[in-house]
Amino acid sequence: MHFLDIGEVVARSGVPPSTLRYYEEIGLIRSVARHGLRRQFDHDVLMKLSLIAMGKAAGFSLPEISGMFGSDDRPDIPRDQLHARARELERQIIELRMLRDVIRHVADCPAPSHMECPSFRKLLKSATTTTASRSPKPPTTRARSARRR
Amino acid sequence: MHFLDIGEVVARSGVPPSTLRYYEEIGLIRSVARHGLRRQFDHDVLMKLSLIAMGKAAGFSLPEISGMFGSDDRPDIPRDQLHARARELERQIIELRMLRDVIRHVADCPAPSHMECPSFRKLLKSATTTTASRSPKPPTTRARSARRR
DNA sequence: GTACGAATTCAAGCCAACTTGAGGTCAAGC
DNA sequence: GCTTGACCTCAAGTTGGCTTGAATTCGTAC
Repeated sequence: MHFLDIGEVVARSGVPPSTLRYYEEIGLIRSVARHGLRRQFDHDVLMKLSLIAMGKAAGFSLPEISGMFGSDDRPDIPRDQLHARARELERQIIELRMLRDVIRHVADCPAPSHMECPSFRKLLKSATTTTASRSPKPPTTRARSARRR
Repeated sequence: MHFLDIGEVVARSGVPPSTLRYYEEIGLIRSVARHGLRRQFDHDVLMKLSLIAMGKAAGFSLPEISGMFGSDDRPDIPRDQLHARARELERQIIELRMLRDVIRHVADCPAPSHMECPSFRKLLKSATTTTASRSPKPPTTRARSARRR
């Protein structure tokens, strides 16, 4: 009976209790028992929370992540969906690299107005064309959580 | 004649009118004239919208993006701040690459349960630890958010 | 056996970034 | 000079992912 009290899960995972309750409410995780009122979780929940965190970071929505676990609670994701997401991540990476270059350019270019700097325009243009072909479903929370300091 | 009617901006940028108006409302872009009621934009706005799109794709909030432009509408940020951004982007890129690898592994690994696959655990662990090192006790999205989201 | 503190429930609130809808205005074409 | 249709304003609504708050319930320590 090495169940984890919710307080312990909070301490170990850094996920706030309200979030854990919310996740349970939407069926993303589940508690296995109560001690008084207190939820007790199986030890596995920590791993699951890691996967959830990664899924979020990768731009999956909670319902999507939810769908990634089979009834046995183990990861069970359609491969093509995963590959699609990997490609999407690849695209994001490319985009970030471009943005990084643009920003670096802005920092270093001595031209009075960037709009008139040919190499700035060029960077921007190449960025724009790749961005134009971006996926219909923009990841919203992903970069934020990935970016937290 | 150098001005772009909002309809034209919509057509060329793919950004819906409601969004353009919203951006103007929050001071992210501005219209330079009206033709009747219709907003007219300077040609530059297309460039700016590109930058905004990139910034969003990189996970910046609209206020943050807004801060990247000087009052003269030109990018105008202290160089070291820009370099700091670039470094942060670099870090983000590395993280996304890792995520991509984890996802690809999950897609391709034939192990019956990922939880038991050593290389999965390893990937997962390195992913979580690097994430954890940046935010030992993750501040909530809201708590951090004097800034955004 | 009472005080304490951590956890509980449930409903409501919040935030960013937009979108939607109702009702109004305008310039251009016929 | 009327119709058309793209645009306008302003307020309110939407979505996802939580958080907050008030009132309550426990187990544990004293």
